[in-house]
Amino acid sequence: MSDAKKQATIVEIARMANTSTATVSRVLSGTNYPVSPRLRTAVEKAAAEMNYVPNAIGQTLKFGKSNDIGVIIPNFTNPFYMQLISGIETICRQREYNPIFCSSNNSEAQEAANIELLRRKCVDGLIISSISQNPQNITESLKLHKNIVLFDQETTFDNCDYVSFDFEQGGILITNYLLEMGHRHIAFLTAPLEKRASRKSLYLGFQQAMANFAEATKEVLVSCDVQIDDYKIWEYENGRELARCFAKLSPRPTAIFVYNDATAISVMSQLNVLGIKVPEDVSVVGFDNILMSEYSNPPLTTVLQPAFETGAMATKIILDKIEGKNKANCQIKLRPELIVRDSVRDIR
Amino acid sequence: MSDAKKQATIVEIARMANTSTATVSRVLSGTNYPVSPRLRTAVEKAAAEMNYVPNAIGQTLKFGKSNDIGVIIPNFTNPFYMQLISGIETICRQREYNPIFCSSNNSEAQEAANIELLRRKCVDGLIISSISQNPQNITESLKLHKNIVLFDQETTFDNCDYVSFDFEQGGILITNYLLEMGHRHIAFLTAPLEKRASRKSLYLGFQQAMANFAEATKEVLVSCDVQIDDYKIWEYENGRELARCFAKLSPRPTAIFVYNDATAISVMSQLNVLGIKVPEDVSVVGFDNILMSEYSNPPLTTVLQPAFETGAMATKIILDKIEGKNKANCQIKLRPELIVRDSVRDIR
DNA sequence: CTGTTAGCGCATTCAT
DNA sequence: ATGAATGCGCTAACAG
Repeated sequence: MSDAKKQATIVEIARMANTSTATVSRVLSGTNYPVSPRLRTAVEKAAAEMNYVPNAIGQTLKFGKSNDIGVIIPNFTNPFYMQLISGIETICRQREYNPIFCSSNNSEAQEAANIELLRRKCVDGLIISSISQNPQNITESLKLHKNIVLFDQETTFDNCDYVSFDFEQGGILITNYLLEMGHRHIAFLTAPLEKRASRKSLYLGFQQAMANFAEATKEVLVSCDVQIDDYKIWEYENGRELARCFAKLSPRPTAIFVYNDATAISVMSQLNVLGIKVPEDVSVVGFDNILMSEYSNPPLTTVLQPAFETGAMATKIILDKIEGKNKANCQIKLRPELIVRDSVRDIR
Repeated sequence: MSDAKKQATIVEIARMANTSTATVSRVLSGTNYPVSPRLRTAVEKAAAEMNYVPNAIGQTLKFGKSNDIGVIIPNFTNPFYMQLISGIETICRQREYNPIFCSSNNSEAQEAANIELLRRKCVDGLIISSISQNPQNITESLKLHKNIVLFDQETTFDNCDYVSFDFEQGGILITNYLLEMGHRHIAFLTAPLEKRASRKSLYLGFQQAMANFAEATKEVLVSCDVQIDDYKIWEYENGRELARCFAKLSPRPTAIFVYNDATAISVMSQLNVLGIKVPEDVSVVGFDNILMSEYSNPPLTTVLQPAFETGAMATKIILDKIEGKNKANCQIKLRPELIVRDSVRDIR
């Protein structure tokens, strides 16, 4: 039980193979430093027998490099972030790095704690989607990290790499689609805007599209936004609450723009419970194109935000920076793409 | 840019505060060892000025304890595991441990690599859902870890703690429900059974319930199982394929038992595409009760497998073991609970 | 080819 | 109350 649990070190291997720790290290760390075949096999045999694996802590201390990448996301339960995590992990493993995932649970304090924790753990780089809009203290502590790539947002501090997404353009794109389909009275359902820059941009895009259309057509448009303040980490619960708020609106808008897919699917479900049919009575669009949105009923019209690719790109950028392959700044802004399914009714 | 990035160590702090590293350590590691107020403030000031955080690598090497918990799950994109991860992270943070999440991507080789990686990183404990049914090599390498808790499965090696779930009973529970509702011809849709012990148990429960019912009523039951072999990590794609296979079945079963919710939702969606209505034409049940299953259309009848709680319990057990609070074996088997929604038609 | 040793950052024992 | 020195596991510089 408790006998084999103590990890063997090069000292034990050296003793067993009747040689020095230096020789053991030379053999086991795979250098091409010359070692006699006799000692080499003796070391390999001893290592295998003792189930030796090199202690990464010792190596990190020696090299000043952990091969760990810190990742901070808002929460684990949103399917969008699952995809993103998956992209990050895939690239990390390919290149023999190890991601350390932390969620900030929509708490600035937790985010700050994570940033510090990852610095203590000597991560070689940090990939982060900040939940806060660059307050001074967060920015300062972020700057203490060696390599940073932001995603989901751009930033206020200079020269910081990011893989972002054109939320505003995405908002315009899908709002224009609703307008094209004849909708003139649209509700925007969202979690608190001030918490995330991306949400604000999305809302801006919505307003922009509405204003542009009104300007061009001289038509009178009506928009309203429903925002819940005590919003939950689990998007599904927010959707229920948002749908209830929506149902009280009078006169009732003909279309709903929900700030993300997970919430939109929940909104549709709750509307169904309330006897409001989608898309017959009201049209719904989401944002993200999570995997599930293809399988909702009705399948959700939305905007594609490439989660896996965002994670993969952010990881490639940070690993290239760490390995000195890329000194240039990488500020990437991915373009939105409209995904038309069946949740919007043409009311022209 | 590159000036402030080098982390300050106690050596720099000591130099700046005109004292020794020993004193710096005494102040900053929060011991109650007596230090003069003068030096104390000098050290604190220097540390703050240099944005000092203790290097966790150094501490780990010193203490022989990393405060890291390794976690290996089959994949990141199944919503069930998201919940589970969330439970693990919540407890870890509360007790000041740090989870390191790895996915084995349904690959035994990757699982083995992860087990070794986490040993190299000196995790204090390992929480794992093995994708393989305890082959010798995996079992042996697992045993090299100090503290192990399995979830999602029991195990073949003795005295190993686990937080499992009574899959067989769950399978019986929901199959009985289908039988009660008058279904006599039921299809079992699944990913490869041999890959996961839990799936096998679930299937066993299904068969058991069918056999028991036939025995008791002398009725003739028909069951068939559809299994796809080149199955994808993304459950949603499997569902599509499984639904297509199901549609070809003749005569067509009146009910479908899908091995998990994510796949079941996708199956329902694809059935809809194929013009087969749920539950009018065919009834569908899932397994897990992922968050989304409440919002599918129709809302999915399923069995509750408490993901967040499983993660939280497994974590509590392993942390108690690490801290020596609990020497006893913990072998916990959670009970299933039927969640009736609207995806099953009563055809009696 | 092989072995001895220093040093990465930290906490702690021992001496003062 | 303070500081010098040691060792955790590892690699590499250096000496042989």
